[in-house]
Amino acid sequence: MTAQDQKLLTDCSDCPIRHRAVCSRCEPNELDLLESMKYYRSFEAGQTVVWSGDRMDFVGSVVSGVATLTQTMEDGRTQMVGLLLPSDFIGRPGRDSSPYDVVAVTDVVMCCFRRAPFETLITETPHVAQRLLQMTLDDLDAAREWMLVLGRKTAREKIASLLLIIARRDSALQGGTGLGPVSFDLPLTREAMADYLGLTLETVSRQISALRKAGVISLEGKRHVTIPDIAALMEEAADDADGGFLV
Amino acid sequence: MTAQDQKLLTDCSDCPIRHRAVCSRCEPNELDLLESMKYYRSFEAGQTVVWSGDRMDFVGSVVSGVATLTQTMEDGRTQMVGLLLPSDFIGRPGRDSSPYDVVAVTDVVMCCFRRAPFETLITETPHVAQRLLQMTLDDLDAAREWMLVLGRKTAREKIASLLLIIARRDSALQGGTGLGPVSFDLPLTREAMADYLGLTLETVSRQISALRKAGVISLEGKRHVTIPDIAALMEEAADDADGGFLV
DNA sequence: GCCACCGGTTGATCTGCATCAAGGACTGTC
DNA sequence: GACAGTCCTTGATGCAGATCAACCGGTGGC
Repeated sequence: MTAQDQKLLTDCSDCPIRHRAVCSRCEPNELDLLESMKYYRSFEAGQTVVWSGDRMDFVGSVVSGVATLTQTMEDGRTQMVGLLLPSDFIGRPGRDSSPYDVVAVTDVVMCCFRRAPFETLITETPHVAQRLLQMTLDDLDAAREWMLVLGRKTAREKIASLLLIIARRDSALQGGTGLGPVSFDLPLTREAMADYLGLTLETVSRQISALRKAGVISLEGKRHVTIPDIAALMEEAADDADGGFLV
Repeated sequence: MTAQDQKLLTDCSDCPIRHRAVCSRCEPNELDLLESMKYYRSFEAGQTVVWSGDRMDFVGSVVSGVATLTQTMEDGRTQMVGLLLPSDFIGRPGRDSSPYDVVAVTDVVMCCFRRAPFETLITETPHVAQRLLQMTLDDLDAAREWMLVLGRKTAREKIASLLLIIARRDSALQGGTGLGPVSFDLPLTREAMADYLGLTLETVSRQISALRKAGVISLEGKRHVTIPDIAALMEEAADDADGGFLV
């Protein structure tokens, strides 16, 4: 870890997710309080952050990296139910265990708070509670959007929809223009994409190849994707034009 | 409307959803404020409450009846993304239009607040905001549970899962024991069930017949369902035993 | 009393994706 | 330099659920 990284990890005012996370609405004095409570945790790619059903005595935000929320049935079928990107929040006030597995898919740094103090905090600092409500409503909208994908879209449309989501989140974070070619690394394996989309990994692989052959996307290696024409990809995703370029 | 009904519709202290809705945490003085702001709206079965994209200048709770939240793609494919039962909340503070169609599937009575005053209210009465956060987190969990159903369950498991959800919500409202045979009316048509489950109405019909022939459920007419053995239905739904008999 | 319509059931056939199977590219290890 | 392991691709085949189609029963209009 460089000295620069270390600074980012100690001073809230330099935090890369300062303007998007639960703390984004805080007044300076509230931020001081959070600053004194917070601690950082790091997870390596592949490491499980919390197991479904296990006790969870902290809540927190993803600072960097990507994690997933998954549910698994007794016979092993698994469905991803959330993709946690930087600034996303994990944990629920008022509940002491996670109903989902939380897994780091890349190296992840989280900004954490112990659950009990955080719970008293949200009853007392309205700006945190308000921001948490807003973020939860956004998550709910995203989940409902995803229900349409899972329930009604074809395999090809599902892949296009996932690529769009990642492209949008990515460019929102990088501050891209939203115009011209977009390029990013897929943070997920084919299998993880399959779990997100309710498909098999073979189908994911075939549909990515199909989109490549159709010229809708191009690949360098297996993970780096370039989208020459976002509108064409939206067409493939059967996305309504609304939603635009926002997350 | 009988005099009794009229009373239920004017006095919060007798309201059937008093202990579950957004107002359930309110202190008496907060409740007085809400009482003075609220107004009732009725919708007939089949009537659209709000169209997707339309301006929505109120928020509110379902007092009685059942409504649905649906998304429709340009080519007509539709996916239900929420089932609104009594005490459920509609509308989002900070947004002036609905991203979903809201449709009454039975006659519905709603307890409404104009959006602007409600928004100022939630910044000032923490108990409403806290309850709204809790309800939104519950909705998010329900949506994620549903993602597993949509993404990974078979048609038969989907039907069993839906029947379980309705049975649970129903018995929670009626205060049933959770043991012994359970019996209820389906509020949804076969087509609406198909839209909820990401199936066609023919498949819904076939799977209901199959569950009936297998003795897992019995039907009187097309809508009244009796479940002789809840555990057997849970088996069919491939539900983990957790979740138990709560909503 | 006739007809139209709506919600539902059931049958025949088709098809998109799952499943089963083989092998390639790359990485790290000894 | 051989190897094992991980991630991915591609091909062959099977099947669950979609699609197309016919028909049933109840209900409301006139």
